[in-house]
Amino acid sequence: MALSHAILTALLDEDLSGYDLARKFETSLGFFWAASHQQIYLELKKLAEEGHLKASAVAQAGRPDKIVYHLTKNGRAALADWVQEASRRKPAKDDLYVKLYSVGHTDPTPVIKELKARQQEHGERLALYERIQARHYADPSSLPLQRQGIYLALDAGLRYERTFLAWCEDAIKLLERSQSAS
Amino acid sequence: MALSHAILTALLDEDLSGYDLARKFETSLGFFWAASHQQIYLELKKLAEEGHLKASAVAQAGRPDKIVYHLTKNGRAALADWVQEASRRKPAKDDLYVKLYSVGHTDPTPVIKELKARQQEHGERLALYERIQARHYADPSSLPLQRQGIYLALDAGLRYERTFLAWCEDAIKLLERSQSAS
DNA sequence: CGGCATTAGGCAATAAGTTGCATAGCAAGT
DNA sequence: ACTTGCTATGCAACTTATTGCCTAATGCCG
Repeated sequence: MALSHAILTALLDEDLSGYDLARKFETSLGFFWAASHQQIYLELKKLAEEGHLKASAVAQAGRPDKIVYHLTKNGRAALADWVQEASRRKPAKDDLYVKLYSVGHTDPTPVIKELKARQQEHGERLALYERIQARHYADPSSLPLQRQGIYLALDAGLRYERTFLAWCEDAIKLLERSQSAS
Repeated sequence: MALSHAILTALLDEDLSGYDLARKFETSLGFFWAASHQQIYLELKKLAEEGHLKASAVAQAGRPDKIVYHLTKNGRAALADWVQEASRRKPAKDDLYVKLYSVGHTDPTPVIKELKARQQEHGERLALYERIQARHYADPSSLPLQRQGIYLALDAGLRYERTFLAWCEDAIKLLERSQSAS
C-alpha cells in the first residue's frame, strides 16, 4: 500500500482527476514513485471506497466528463499516520549491476553498450532536473515551507544523476581498457 | 523474469544449493538484486523445469540433504541472450521522497526522524562496502577480468551511499532550520 | 471526410514480490 | 530432557505492478 500514499500526497495541494494524477506521476512526483494510469485509476477507486477520498463527477464542455477526487479528513489522517511510520529502504533492483557480475564470463560488449545507453538516459534526466531547478528552485533560501520538501527531493535526484553519470564514465573506461587488452 | 537471471548469474561461478544462493543474495549480489529464500526456491524449480539448470540431490553427513543446481548450456545461452537485451531503468520508488512532498502540510518532525534513521542505515551500508573493498578490491588495476564487473558494481554502491549520506545531512539541516524558524 | 492525437476512464490476465507459516535434521549448550 | 539455532526446503495467500487491450468524446490537420 504505497502508491495509495503517493496519491494522497499528490492530493494535498489540489483536487485532481485520475487523468491529472497520471500526468503528475509522469513528472514531479513520478520521479520518485512511478505509476501507470491503470494502477492509479484502480487505487483511486479503492481509496474512495475506504473513505480516504471523495469522488465527484464533473461534466465538461468540449471534453469527456471526469471524476475529481478530494482528500477527506479521513484520508488526511491516514496520510499523517503513514508519514509517521518508519519506512524501510527499498531493496535495490537493477539489472545493470547484475549484468556486471557476468563480465568475466561473457563478452563485455553488450554491457558497455548498455552503460552508454544509460549514460544517455541519465544525462537527459539530469538535464530535465536542472531545468526544473533553474525554473522553480533557483533560490532555495527563499522557498516557502511547502516547496522545501520538493526542493530536497529534486536535490537528491540531481545528486544521484550526477554521481551515476560520473560512475558510468569510469565504468565504461575500465571495461573498454580491459577489452582492448585481451 | 529478472530474479531468474540474477540466479543464473550467481551460478556462473559455481554450483550452489538454494540455501547457498539465499546467502549469496544476502550479501554480494543481493546488494543489487534482493530476493527472499521463498522466491529463490520457487525460481530454481522453474529454471530446472525449463532446462536452464540441472538439479542434483546431494546427501550430506551431519546435515540435511540439499539440492545443488548446475548451470546448463541452455541456461548459459539464455543468460547471454538476456545480457544482450537492453534493460530499462527501474522506475524509482522510495517512500522517503514522497514523504518530503508532504512537508509543508504536516509536521516535518517524523520526516527528520526518518532521515536520521536512513543516515544511520546508509552509514552502516557504506561501512560494509568499504570493508569489502579494502579486503577484496584494494587494488583494482590488478584484478582479473572476472572481478572487474563486481568491482564496478561495488564502486557504484560506494558512490551512491556517499552521495546519499551527504544529501541526507544537508536535508536534515535545512528541515531543522525551517522548523526552528517557524 | 478520414485519420490521428488528446482527454478520460476502464478491464483482465499475468508476473513479481511479500508475508507468514510449516517441516525436518542435526549440533551444542543448559 | 529441553531449548535454541543453523542448515535446508517448501506451500499458500496476498499485495503490488505490468502488459495489453478497450471504449468514447472531442479537436485538429490535411
